[in-house]
Amino acid sequence: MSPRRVPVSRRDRPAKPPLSRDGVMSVALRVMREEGLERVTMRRLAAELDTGPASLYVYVDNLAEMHAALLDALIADLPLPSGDDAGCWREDVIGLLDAYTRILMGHPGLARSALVLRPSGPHYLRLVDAVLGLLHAGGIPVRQAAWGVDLLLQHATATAAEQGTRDGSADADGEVRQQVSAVRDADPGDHPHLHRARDELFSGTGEQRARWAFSTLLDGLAAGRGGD
Amino acid sequence: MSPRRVPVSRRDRPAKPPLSRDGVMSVALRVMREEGLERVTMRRLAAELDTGPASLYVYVDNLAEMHAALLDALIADLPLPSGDDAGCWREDVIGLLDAYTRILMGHPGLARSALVLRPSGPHYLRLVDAVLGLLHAGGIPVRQAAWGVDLLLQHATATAAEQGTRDGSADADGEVRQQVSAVRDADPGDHPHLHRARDELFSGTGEQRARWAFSTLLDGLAAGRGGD
DNA sequence: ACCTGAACACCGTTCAAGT
DNA sequence: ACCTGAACACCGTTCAAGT
Repeated sequence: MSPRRVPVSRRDRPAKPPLSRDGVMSVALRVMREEGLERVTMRRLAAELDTGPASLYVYVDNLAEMHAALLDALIADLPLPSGDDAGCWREDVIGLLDAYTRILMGHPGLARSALVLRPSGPHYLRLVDAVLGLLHAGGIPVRQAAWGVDLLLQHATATAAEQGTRDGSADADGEVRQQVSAVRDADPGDHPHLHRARDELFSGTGEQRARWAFSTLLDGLAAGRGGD
Repeated sequence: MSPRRVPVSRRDRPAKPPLSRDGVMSVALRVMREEGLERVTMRRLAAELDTGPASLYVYVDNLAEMHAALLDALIADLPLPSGDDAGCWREDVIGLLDAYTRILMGHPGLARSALVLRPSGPHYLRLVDAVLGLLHAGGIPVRQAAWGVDLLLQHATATAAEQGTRDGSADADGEVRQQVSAVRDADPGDHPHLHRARDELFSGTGEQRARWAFSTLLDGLAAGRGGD
C-alpha cells in the first residue's frame, strides 16, 4: 500500500538482520524461557540466527559468560523494595530473597551456573546493594552484613539449584523418595539421632522451609558472635 | 619359582578380569583422584576397563547415580567425632563440617552434583546422624536440628562448589577479579550500601569465612525463632 | 544374564580462510 | 573487523545382536 517499500533482499527471503550482542542475547533469553537453559547451546543459537556457531564468539566470550548475562537479565525483573521503611526490614529482606529464589527456581540450570559464576552484572550489584541496605536498616553491623549478604544469596541460589523442576537430571523426585526411604529404613541403633529426627527431616513445604532458612540466617547475623 | 602357576590367558596378555560394580567404582575413584571428576566419563572408564561404554550400564544406572556413589565413597574417609562430649559440641560441629567442606573442595564438580543429588548413601546418613547428634548435645530442639542439618550441609556443599580449584570453568579467579573491580567501580551514589561495605565484602580468608558462616548458622539455630 | 559394536543425537571451541 | 565452514575432540545413552 505505501509507496515506499522496504528493500527486499535477493531471492525474496527476509533480509537477515546483522548479528549483534543484543540479538544473540535476546534469542538466548527467548529460547531459555520457552525451552529451558539446556537448549541454549551455541549451535542452537547459531541455527536460530542463521549462521554457524563460530560466529557467536565475536559477541560472547564463552558459554559461562553468556550464562552470567542471562542471570543478570533475569534479575532485572526483580522488584526491589522502594525506600528505607526501617519498620519491616526483616519482612522486606525475606520477601526480596524469596522473590530472587523464585526467579531462579524457574531456571535451575542457571542457578547451578550462578553458584560457580561470581556474578558481577549491574542488576546483580543493585540486588546486593538492596540487601545490604535492608540489613543496615535492621541495625546489623557492616561486617556482619557484608559477609551475610553472601550467605543469604548463596542460600537462595543453592536452594533454587536443588529444586530443579523438570530441568536437571531426569527424575528429581525419584531421588527424593529414595532419600526418604533410606532415612526411614536406616537402622535406629546405628543412627539414633537420625531416628529421633526422622519425622521432622522432611516436614514442611518448600515455601515454609525457605522462609525458615532466611529467618534463621537473619537471626544468626543479628546474634553476631560469628567467627569464634 | 613356585610350582603352582597362575593360569595365563591365551596369547599371554594379562587375563581381563570380569566386570563388576566394585571394579567400575574403583576405576572411577582412581581416575577422579588422579585427573578430576570431569575425566570420569562412561567412555573413559570403559576404555580403562577394556570394553565399550554400553557395558557399564549393567553396573551403573547412569552418570548421576555414579556421582552419588563417588560422593559416598569420599565421605567414608571423614573422621566422625567419637562420643558425646557435650562440652565442645560447637567446635565439633564446625570441625566436622569444615572437614566435609575440605573433602568436597578437592572435587568441586562432585560438590556441584551433590547439590542436585539428594544423597542417600550409607556414609552420608552416618554424617547426617553425627551432625544431628552434636546439635542435640548442644541443646538445639529437634525440629531446629532437623531443618538445620540441611542448611549446614547445603552451605558446605555450595561453598565447595563455589571455590572450584582448577576443576570447573577455565579461570575461576578471573571471575573473582572481575567481581571485585565491578564492586569497586560501582557508582557510590547509585549503590550507597555497596559502597559502605566495599572493603568488608571481600575481606577474610576462605577459612575464616567458612568458620564464620558455620558459626553464624549455629547462632541462628540456637536463637530458634525461625519461621516467623 | 551379561556383554558388545555401532549408532543416535548431540556438545564447546578453535582456526584458517574469506570478505 | 566480522563472519564462515569445517574440523577437533569429545559427550551420555540406547539398542539390536551376539554369547
